[in-house]
Amino acid sequence: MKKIRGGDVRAAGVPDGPAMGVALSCIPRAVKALGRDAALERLADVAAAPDAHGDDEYFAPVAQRLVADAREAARRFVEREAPAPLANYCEDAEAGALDQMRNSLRLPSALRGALMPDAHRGYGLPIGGVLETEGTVIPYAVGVDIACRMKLSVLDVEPEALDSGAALEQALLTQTQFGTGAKLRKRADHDAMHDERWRLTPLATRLRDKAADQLGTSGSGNHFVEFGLLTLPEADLGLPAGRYVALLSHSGSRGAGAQIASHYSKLARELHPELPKELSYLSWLDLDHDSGREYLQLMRLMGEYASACHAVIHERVTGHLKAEVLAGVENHHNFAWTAERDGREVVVHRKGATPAAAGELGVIPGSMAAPGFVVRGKGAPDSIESASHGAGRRMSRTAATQQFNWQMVRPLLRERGVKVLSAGIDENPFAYKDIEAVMAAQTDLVDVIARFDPRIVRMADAGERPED
DNA sequence: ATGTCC
Repeated sequence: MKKIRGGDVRAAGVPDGPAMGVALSCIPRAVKALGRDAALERLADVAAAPDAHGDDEYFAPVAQRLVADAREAARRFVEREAPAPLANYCEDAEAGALDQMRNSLRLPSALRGALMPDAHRGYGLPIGGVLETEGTVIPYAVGVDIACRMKLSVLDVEPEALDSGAALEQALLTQTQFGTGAKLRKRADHDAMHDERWRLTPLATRLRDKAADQLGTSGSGNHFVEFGLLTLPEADLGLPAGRYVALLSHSGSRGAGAQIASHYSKLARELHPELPKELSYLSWLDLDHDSGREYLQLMRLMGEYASACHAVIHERVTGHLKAEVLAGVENHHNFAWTAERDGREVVVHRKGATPAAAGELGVIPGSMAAPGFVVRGKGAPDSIESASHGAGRRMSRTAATQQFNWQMVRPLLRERGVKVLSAGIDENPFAYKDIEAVMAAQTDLVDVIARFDPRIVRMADAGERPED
């Protein structure tokens, strides 16, 4: 019998490398049991589909080695021949945002991308970026504020209550808390705090206590809780057409989410030292590794937690007013959604983008002095079933702080009938793009079903007084 | 976005 050599093993489909040695060591036993030709045929079957032969009687070690090698190979960045396709809905995208979006489509696991009309530069993926990948999750394509989301409650309060405003103001002033370290005087409770995933990793376990303290609070920057006038031109949301008072909040997963984001984005970057520096913040975690699975589970936990924060805020504010909630809409806009498609594990990352599958409801805010909109998705395939998450910043926070003071902004607030209880000057309406133009750029993506005009706004106090 | 560097 002709002795089996490396060339025979290579011909059976086992590449040079660690698997070759493993195969050669498995061969004598296989040949003894099956004979030379049958053993080589069997090895060829294993090499062709190692995933399916992890328990092969003779060549399981080869299968396992090949699977591990494939994973290790998949973890390394290799420049592709052409980037994955992009659908750009942001005509006037700043160069930096477009560069970031295009760079993300160079990743080996990228399937396609879309850039929303409110796009601007961020870290890794731009704000307003949607990226679909296969088998990987990218922490910086979800963002630092994991599960940042919107919640709108329509209330059984007469619109006239917005005019004097005193009762609504008191509800915001007494029932909401803002800022980096904010916590409620007395801890709230919610089912999300009793989720077993808080024990998934030592980090999550450590963060649970902080999260419990911060449950029901809002952060800083663009987070807000506000009352406004909801105009519903046609019956929808289970409501007759009309004018309603609505409570709208924008908040995320607070300190806990920020630390989870920070931990896993650092880990991803450490796992990918080979990435060119413009792609470093797009480092990914593999879904068949513990790191990727853990991130996804904790990201989803942050989704529940952020939702719980909004729920507590709305319960406290409406409870203080003794108001009933007639209808509600809420949606994530910093999140990753997984789906099985043709046997492949596909991940849609939305970083500052509203999910807009056919029929799906969402809220797209404008600014403190510009309307927001309740929308229903049209499921446009090119947009990866997404829409903008707001108007988008016109200028950086630094630029806005340098260029504006409240004296310059007050006339517009008065004109629009908006009372700002507290906010940073970098959140002033001139720092944002024109929401009407942004909505006009996404008529293929969403239908507008209601308009929300902010009237009483609370954001994190940044020292300067909006009112004189 | 974030007790803004464990």
